[in-house]
Amino acid sequence: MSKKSVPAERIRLVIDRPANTQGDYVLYWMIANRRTRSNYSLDRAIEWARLLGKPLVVFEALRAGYRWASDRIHAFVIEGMIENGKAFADSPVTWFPWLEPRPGEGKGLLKELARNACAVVSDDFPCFFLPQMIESAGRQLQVRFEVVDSNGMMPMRLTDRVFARAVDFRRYLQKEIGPWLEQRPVEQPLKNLKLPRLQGLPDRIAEKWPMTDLSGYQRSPEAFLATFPIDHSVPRVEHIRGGSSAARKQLARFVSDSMLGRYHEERNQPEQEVASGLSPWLHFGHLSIHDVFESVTGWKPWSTEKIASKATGSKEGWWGAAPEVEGFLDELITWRELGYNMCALEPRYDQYGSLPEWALATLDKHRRDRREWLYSLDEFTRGATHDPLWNAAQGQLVEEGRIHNYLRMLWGKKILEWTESPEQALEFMIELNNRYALDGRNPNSYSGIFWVLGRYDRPWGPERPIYGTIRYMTSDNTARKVRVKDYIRRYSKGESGEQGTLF
DNA sequence: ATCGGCTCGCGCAA
DNA sequence: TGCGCGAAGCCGAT
Repeated sequence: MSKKSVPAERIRLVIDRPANTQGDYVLYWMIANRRTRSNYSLDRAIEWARLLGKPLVVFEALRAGYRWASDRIHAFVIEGMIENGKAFADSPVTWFPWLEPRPGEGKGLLKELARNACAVVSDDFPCFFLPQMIESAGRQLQVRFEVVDSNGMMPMRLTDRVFARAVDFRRYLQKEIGPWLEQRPVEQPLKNLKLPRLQGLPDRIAEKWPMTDLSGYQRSPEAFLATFPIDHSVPRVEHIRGGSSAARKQLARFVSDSMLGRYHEERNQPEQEVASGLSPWLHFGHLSIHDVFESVTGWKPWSTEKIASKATGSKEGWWGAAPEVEGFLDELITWRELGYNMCALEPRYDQYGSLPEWALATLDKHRRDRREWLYSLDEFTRGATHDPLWNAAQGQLVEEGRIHNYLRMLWGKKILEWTESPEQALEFMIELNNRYALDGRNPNSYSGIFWVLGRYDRPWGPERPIYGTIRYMTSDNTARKVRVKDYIRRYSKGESGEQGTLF
């Protein structure tokens, strides 16, 4: 093989068999890294196709029956698919887009595709229903089946250790990440790609599962989405478009004096638009972490030689980059990959019981404390609490599919305070976040939600009702610390009776 | 405005 | 074995 191969540490063998040289094609089942550039899974599939001298088929599907399927999620994924289709059209790769019309109709499709395949490659994503889907495919297919980790700068399964604190993970990264910064997936693997072309998919597949024509979406997104049995009450976010080019546009916007240059100082200010906003595209794999890393470290002159040699776990002076860059890299690498570490290695990552012992104990001790306010899931959903700042945060979530990082913490802390039990708080946070957030159903969402309940944190006195020694936050203090007046005004279209009179 | 205390557990120096 | 210190806080004292 001419190109540098995909690191073995990123490849997990689900079905260990030799490739079937009698197959008609190599199959890449694209489920998480939904992009045609800087994608180790695609590189791996191309490696196999080259080695075997076979065509490559990319099967990019979206199911209908999974939990929280909505116009919002469908639109974002479809917009990415349309772009992928254009990229593959100029290549010898056969791209097979498929949107499941009704839950269950896709049953058997992958198996049929795999019957003619030499080998199947897919994406190793550690969260939501994807791990179970891979496991299930592993029981059904009868062909070599590999999943590839293209999530982070570090392979997420390189260690067995689950890290309970960011500082420990940071220290681990400081020791181990060096070599992984020197390699990347192929930036444009389709460029000048030479592979045999497939004349067509087998008839039995084309007849039962015809490729989805996505042009209907381009003519009328709403009408197109209306044909799917998904949650139409969660509308698409029109100003955040799915797909790699929108992602790269946002990345270019962010890596600038006016955003990254102010990131360090103002990232906690909800009214200042200095956060990267990249998480939706990172979540759906429309954007590669390697592209982000290179853009950000290229903002000011920097090279890997500047990295400190001593692994102290400290945030300061690790990368040897500008403070703005250091601050962002700690989010992008330490915190992002910490979440992937948890999901990949802790099967109970979404279960209440996976919280640290001290947090479980203190929350349990206070579970019978009197609650001054209690709201139903419906009241939370509508942003109908007594607290205008909370309602605004919820309003932003429903309207834009995101909450400002800083207010997201307050949002969660108050849900803990205003529900009947910490388990119910967890359930409501997961429900609201996964339903409305474009970057929900992602390891980082679970980090944020579980942080509210003590994960990655430490006890803070004094012991209070409900919270115990879980870190406590109040809306009043938040409003004192950061400017929120315009934020509240901007997102208070909800139903709370108070906000109109307060501001 | 700034400071310490609240409280736990991990890595590392000793 | 002890020490320092940690994603973002809060509160009361100065």
